[in-house]
Amino acid sequence: MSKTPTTSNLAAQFDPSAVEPALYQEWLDADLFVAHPDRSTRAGGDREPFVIVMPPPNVTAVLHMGHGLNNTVQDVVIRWRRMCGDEALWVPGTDHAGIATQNVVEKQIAAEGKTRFDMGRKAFVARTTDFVTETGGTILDQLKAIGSSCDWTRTAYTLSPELSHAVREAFVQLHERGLIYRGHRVIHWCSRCLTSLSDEEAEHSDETGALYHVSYPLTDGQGSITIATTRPETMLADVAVAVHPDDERYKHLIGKTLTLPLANVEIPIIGDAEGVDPAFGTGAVKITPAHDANDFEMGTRHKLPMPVILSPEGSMANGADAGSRVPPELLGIDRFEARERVVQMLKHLNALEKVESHSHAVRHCYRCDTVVEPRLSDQWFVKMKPLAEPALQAVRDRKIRILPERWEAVYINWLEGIRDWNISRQLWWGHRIPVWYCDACGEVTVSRDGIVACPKCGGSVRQDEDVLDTWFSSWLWPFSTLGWPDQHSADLKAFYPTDDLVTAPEILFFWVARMIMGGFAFMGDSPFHTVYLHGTVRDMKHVKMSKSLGNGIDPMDVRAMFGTDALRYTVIAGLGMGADVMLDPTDLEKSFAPGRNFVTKLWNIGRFLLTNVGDESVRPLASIDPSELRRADKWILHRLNQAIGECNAALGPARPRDGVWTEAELRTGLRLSEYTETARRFVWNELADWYLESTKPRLTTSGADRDVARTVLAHCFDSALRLLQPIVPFITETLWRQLPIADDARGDFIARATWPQRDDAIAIDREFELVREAVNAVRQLRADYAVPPGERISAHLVANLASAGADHDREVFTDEREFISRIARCDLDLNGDDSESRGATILLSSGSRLIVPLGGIVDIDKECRKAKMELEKLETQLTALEGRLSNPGFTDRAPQNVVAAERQKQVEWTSRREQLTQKLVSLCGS
RNA sequence: GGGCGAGUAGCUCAGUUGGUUAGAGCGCCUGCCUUACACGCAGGAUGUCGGGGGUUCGAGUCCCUCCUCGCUCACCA
Repeated sequence: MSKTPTTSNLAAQFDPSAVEPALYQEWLDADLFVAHPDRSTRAGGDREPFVIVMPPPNVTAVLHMGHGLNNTVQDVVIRWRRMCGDEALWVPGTDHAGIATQNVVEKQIAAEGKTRFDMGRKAFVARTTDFVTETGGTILDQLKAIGSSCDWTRTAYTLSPELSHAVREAFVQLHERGLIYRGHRVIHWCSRCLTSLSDEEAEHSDETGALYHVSYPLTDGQGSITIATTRPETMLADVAVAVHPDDERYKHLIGKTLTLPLANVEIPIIGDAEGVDPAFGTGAVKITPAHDANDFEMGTRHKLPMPVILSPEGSMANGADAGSRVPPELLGIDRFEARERVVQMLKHLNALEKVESHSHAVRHCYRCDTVVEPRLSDQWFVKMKPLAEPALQAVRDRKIRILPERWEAVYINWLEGIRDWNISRQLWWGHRIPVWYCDACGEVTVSRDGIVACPKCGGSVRQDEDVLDTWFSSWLWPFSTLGWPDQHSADLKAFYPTDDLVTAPEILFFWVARMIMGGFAFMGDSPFHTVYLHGTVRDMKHVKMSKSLGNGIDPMDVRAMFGTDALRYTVIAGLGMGADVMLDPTDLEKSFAPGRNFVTKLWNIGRFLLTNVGDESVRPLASIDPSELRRADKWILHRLNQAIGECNAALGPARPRDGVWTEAELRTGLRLSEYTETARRFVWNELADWYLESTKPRLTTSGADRDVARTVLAHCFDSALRLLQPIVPFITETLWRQLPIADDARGDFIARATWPQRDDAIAIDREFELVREAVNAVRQLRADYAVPPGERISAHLVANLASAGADHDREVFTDEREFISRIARCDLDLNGDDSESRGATILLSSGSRLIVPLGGIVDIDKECRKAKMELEKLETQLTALEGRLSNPGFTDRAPQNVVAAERQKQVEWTSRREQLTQKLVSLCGS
């Protein structure tokens, strides 16, 4: 890399599209993002590892703002740690996304007039594989386009041979430990996706439906029992009616039978204290074991039959054990249509007593929103209770923290009530379940490598048709991507456990909690110490952005319009801890103005600064003798120090010290918007607005002082760029290269330069604050008196001379610029006292006053009004203050420093009151 | 229905263990094209801190209650 600085490269406008692709390629060529296991302290190296595994986007996904936000957050964190000297690794990858991907391909072939069943399993999987191979790289390319500093040599895919190996290993291990079992029970069934779902995949949503009251006649003709149901069509699968054994209305009927209408089946009345709430509805419950999870429990308790009356597609059918319960006219009818017809039929039988409006939660498929049906079937389950225990303990013991804090309670609540995980899916796209059944002897074999003959009888075997839940591969992600189950994997040793997990709260249960359980189950350790749950990208009406709603923003559009840095800056600056990011999809100009404006400002600061600093190398800051530093120099260096400290405080600490978060550090760090604001404030409001302005005269006058100013400028800007690099990597890299700093240790890329260090030797210098006050006061006078910009404040600025021991000769300035320049150069003592002349008085916090006689433009009335208003306000505040100070409750009980501060304030306010009173007398004689 | 969280300037949010006259960004108003930047500069306005009660010398901050939103869990048929 050439280090000959030249300002000629700096165009008037920063053109991101011209810079970004080339810069990113340079980073890749230099292996900037590639991590080395041997450098990790865990492998004998000298760098702390810092690892983030990317939540893998679906392999078919196209980048949206949610990805943009998620990956920018991760990139900011990983770039920060990389500069801090960690061996930083960000593992990228994609998820095969079982149902989602299968749905996409099924839609494609549906357009060709076919179904997957027409194609057959083998052809369908091949087709999907092709599709994924073709399009799967899209989102990863887009992540590169927005600057993500992932280690692409480690790109993983949940359905790759390596990760498939990990999945089989995990399944077999859990089976060996007795934590995987095959269960015959009621699960959630999506009749559109034709698969079972886990509890988490069947989402609740409140709906207003109807509660139908149906009367079932006693078989002996001695009356009837009325039951209530929201799904009358399922009554065809009823096998009993349960009542509370102590219910006076019904207890005498227990043991008798009812005749189930329509099906004409005789069913018993049973007593069950657990499953029946006598206060709800009619106090009698129909029992449908095959189509209701609760009824299944009761059915099991009472050893009842479990007829199935719904086909996989969700239409009425006489399934297992159903005999001919479903009347012929209902066979093949869709469940919702059948509901209507059953209601009509019951009406005809006079069995429908009444219909009430009823609001209740209905579960929907999280992929296609179809109402899911509870349905009895055989599925594989993971026993979760034993796995949940260490995952709970880790959070309770503060080995893992969840930010923002409120999600910890949600996490704990879910784990405490965790239920077994249905992991089999009746899909074709995914990891085939590694279980083989013997046709001859029925032996069930679970195997890592697959078998061709029954190990028991040698008979022919066939593999389980089902595939595993997508999340069964995701929960292994933090270690499967690092080489597990190969215990000799260098990556696994060097980089597990990882550090931060950055994602959205939606997948806290699907993914995060299960990864933690998986980490303990397979690695014996937590996969990370911090879970950072960021908000959602929403539009101005707070609606979540989505392609289907048409309120989305394409990050690639934003990039084309304003550049990647503007995109990144905007989302990070707007991201409060756990807060949502609001953007207006109809007005990208407005939405991304913060980022665009900042990038432009930074570019202009750089352009001006580099032009004025010139091409000649600057001396290192350390070579400047402190006595050479001016007020402004000391001030900006101190501000820089403060900024570094505040950025560090907002971001860190990066990891818990001894593997456990202390109470003090548990909720600190990763406040990205605060970090961003601090860096922005420093470079814009302090470096550019004040320091840069104050050095203008110095930079145009050659000599030693010019070199001091150049050095301080270059140093501060260099530091500012480093602080900003994680957020806006492209523009900072571009500008940083131009800085004429002669320092071989600086390196070629800011992306791997060192993070700025605080220098506590830098003393606080308050004098420049007084300068700023004076300047502000002059500005205010201009505004108050509407002095035209072309016109200097006509009269004089009076201040006292500085030179120690000198007489307090008064110097009169006729030029405001000269005045400001002199105080900035420390030529003036601001601690003098002068109170005579008429005019505007500038009162500095040091207590000294600057008198600004304003010649003819003083508006006496205006001065009077202002003074009166201020005095009025001061009086009330002073009264309150004095009340406080004369209150023994306050003076005795409040902390001494608070009381002292109040007394100090009283002195200042009193003197200010005195001053105002005098002013009023002299100005308007009252 | 259970649990949790939030209501502070027009908008999005900070406000650290109660302690000076409650802040920032954006937006708004006024004046400026001052040769780095109008995607800019300078100045300015704006809050009964959701309502009500309580504890305290002192409450945006702690307690109670009510109202309104949001998140999350849930087999009331």
